[in-house]
Amino acid sequence: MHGRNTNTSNSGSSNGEGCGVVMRKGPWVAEEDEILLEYVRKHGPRDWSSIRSKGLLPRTGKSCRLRWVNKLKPDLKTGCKFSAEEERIVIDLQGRFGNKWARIATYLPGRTDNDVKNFWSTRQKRLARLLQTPLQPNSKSSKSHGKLAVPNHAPTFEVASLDLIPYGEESSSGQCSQTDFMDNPDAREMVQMTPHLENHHHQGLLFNMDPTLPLLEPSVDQEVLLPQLHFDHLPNPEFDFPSSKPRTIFRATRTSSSRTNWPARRHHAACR
DNA sequence: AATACCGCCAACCGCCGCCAT
DNA sequence: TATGGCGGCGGTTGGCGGTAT
Repeated sequence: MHGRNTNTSNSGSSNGEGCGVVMRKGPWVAEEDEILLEYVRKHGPRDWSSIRSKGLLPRTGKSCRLRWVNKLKPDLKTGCKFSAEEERIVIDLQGRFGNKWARIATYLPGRTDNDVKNFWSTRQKRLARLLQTPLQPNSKSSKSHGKLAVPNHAPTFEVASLDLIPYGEESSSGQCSQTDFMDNPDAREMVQMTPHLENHHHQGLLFNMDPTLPLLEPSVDQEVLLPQLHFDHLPNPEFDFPSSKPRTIFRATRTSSSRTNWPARRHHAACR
C-alpha cells in the first residue's frame, strides 16, 4: 500500500540474498505483481528465492513470498473488514493461542496472519487509549529470550493487566482500575465481546491476577489445558500448504516473545 | 481551511527451525 | 555433526486517507 524505502541492497535478511544486486524494496507495482503471478502459475508458490536468482524480479524471496501470501493469493478477503464473527474468533483464539497469528489465521478463510496481526494491533491501541494507558512496548531484547512467558492457558488480557497495575495497587493513582474500566462503555463492550474475559472479570481476576501464579512455558499440548471455548460455528482451520511443507503450520510452538496483549473492542463489522 | 489524531495496512526486519549438503 | 540457505513467523514501522477539532 504505502511504500518504504526502495532500491537498496539487501540488508538484514538472513537469506543471504542480494549478492551485490540492488534489491528493490518498498511498494510493489502492477508489473511486478504480474511477474510474480506468472511465476506462481508456472511453478507454484515455492522456491521464492529462485525468482531473484533467475533474474525475474529484483526482490528477495521473502519479499516475493510475503507479497503472494498477503496480496496475490487467490480468495483473500482484501479490503474487507473483519466481520463480527471473525472478530469473535480472533479474540477467542488469541486467548487460547496467544499471538500465534498464523495459527489463528488458519481458522479464518481468506485472512492472513498479517491481517489478524494488524487487526489485533489496532484494537490494542484503541483499548490503550480508552484506558488511557500506554501500550507496553515490546522489548526486542526479550523477543525470544528474556521471555515474558505469557501463560498460554490464560486470557492474555490478564497478562496485560499485570503490566498495568501492580498487584494490590490502589486505583487512585490515576491508572485505570477495574471499576474505571467497567465504567467505560466502550471498553465494557470489549469485555462483553469476549465471554471468557467477562467471566474472569466476574471472578475478580481481571485486574488482580495472582502474581504468584507460575509463568508457564508451553510444554504440553495446550489444547488439552486450554479452556474450552465455544463457537457458534466451530471454525475449521484452513490448512494451506502451498510449498508442500506443512511442518510450519502447527510446528512446535516457538518461545513466546514478550507481548503486551490487550483486550479489544469490536469496531468494524461490515465489509467496505 | 488547517491541523491533529486515528485507523488501516503494506512491507520491512530479526529471529528461529527445518533441511540439504 | 556442523553449517548455511531458505521459508515462515511475529514485531514493528511508517505512509496514506478519513475524521474530528
